[in-house]
Amino acid sequence: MNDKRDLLEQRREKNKSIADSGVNLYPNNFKVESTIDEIRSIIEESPEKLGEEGLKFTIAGRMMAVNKFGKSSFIRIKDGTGQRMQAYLAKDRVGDDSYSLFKQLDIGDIVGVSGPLFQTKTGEWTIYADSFSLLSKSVRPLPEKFHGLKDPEKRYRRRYVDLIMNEDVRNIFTTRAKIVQTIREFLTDKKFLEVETPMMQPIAGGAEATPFVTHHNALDMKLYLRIAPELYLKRLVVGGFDRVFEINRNFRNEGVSTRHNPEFTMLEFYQAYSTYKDLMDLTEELFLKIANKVSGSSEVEYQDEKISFKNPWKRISLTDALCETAGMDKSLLTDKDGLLRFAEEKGVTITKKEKTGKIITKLFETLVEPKLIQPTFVTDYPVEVSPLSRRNDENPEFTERFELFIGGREIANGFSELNDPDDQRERFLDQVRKRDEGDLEAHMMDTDYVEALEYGMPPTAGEGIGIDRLVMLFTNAPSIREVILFPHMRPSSEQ
RNA sequence: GGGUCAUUAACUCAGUCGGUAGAGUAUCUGCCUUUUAAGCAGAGAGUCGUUGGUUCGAGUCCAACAUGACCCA
Repeated sequence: MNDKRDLLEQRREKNKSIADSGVNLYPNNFKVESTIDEIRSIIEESPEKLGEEGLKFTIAGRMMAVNKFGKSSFIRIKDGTGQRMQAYLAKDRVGDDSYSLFKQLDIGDIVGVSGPLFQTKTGEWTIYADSFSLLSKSVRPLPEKFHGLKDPEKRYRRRYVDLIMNEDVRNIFTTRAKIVQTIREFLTDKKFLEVETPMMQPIAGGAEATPFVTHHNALDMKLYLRIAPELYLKRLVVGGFDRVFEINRNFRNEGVSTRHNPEFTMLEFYQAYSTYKDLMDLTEELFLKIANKVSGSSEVEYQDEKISFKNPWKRISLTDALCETAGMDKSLLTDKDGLLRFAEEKGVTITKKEKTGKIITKLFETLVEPKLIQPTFVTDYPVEVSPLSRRNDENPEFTERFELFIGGREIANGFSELNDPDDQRERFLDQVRKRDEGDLEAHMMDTDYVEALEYGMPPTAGEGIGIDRLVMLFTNAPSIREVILFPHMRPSSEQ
């Protein structure tokens, strides 16, 4: 640790002596005229305009590498486009002052360069600097140029260094932005209205999860960070917005793992006069569009599996999936004791008081889910695990609901919405009973929501898509932490 | 919650049977006007995650704790 201080101190002293010689370490009067990206396109499209007598460019960025040769040097600059460009500084061209300033600078400093382009012996296009300026002096050294920053803990805690050093990390987040943008365009084109609903809610509804609790001082009231926007979005459908969507954060007070971050981004959208089947069609269309935008094809490589988004995808009921994939006998579906025996055989732990619907769902999650690699809609979930879904008219113990699985993970969840206020009230009461029995994840009663339904909600279908998991899929990221810029970490012991 | 592994210089990593801490990069001092992880010569840099224990002696063995990674529930 002494050494760390020494290195920093060394650098600080040097910076001070540069400043003392009259150099502004942090000037803000430099005008950037080109991005490296733009220069690359010109190199590609019209190299005849380049050369020592050709076009001149002014760029700025971070010095990522320096090769000094006494009176001349090569530097590599990385700019905001993420691209790198080499520049050649010769003492007799940039002038003695600039060059002696340059000699005192460090890798990691932000600099500006202007001049024409020439090609080096190996053919690399390089800016032949007419002038060179320091734009921002660094104090801390960057990690080593070849190995970069690898330690996951340091990468997440100092994501900015991670982004400077690791190109693929940068790419994950530009891809993430592209995915979200594609979704926005897709839904907006289909006449969905983007809305924002409360992140702080007096009743944390719309999902089974433990919420974060906070307190509003002036109103002296308990508030929850939302676990889902669902009940608010449906209030908007009642209010006459037939198609709404929201892309925003949800918060769940649960463990952290490669699949869970306490805050995560969710897309939810609602479409009136539609059913869950319409949304399955829409989801297929959306994902295919994203795949084409991101990977330029309908296929994507995820953790050694090739995933194809070509439509249509497999659709199978939950019970059929369980029988087909886990080899369960159909007769067990109505035989609770048989189910319990089957669960025990397969090593799935179930508490005896669980209802059959819940047991079936648990069996499915353990035995079938991880095997659903190609996009698969699993439909018809038991009513006990779907308190906001419309019942199936033919089989009222099951709901008009689907979950989408890709790569062994749940990616989306959608259903025809329950719009019968009396049934909804009963379902809430059932959930409240579970809460009273100690199930902290059971839904809370939301009488205002039931009241909203009493004004009449059109037949509607709604869906939620986990954006982080979606991005993992399209960026081949094994952990959710790789697709969240600042994932939640415990406080480090150093601080 | 349980298990396994990791934590050594700013970064990436070695460190044998327990015997006074190593390399490359980065830094500093020289030399060098076409390098591509530039080169050559030299120098400095460490409370070995933390706290205890065993031992004549601990980076190394033991325990607890902290943080992270992976697997399991």
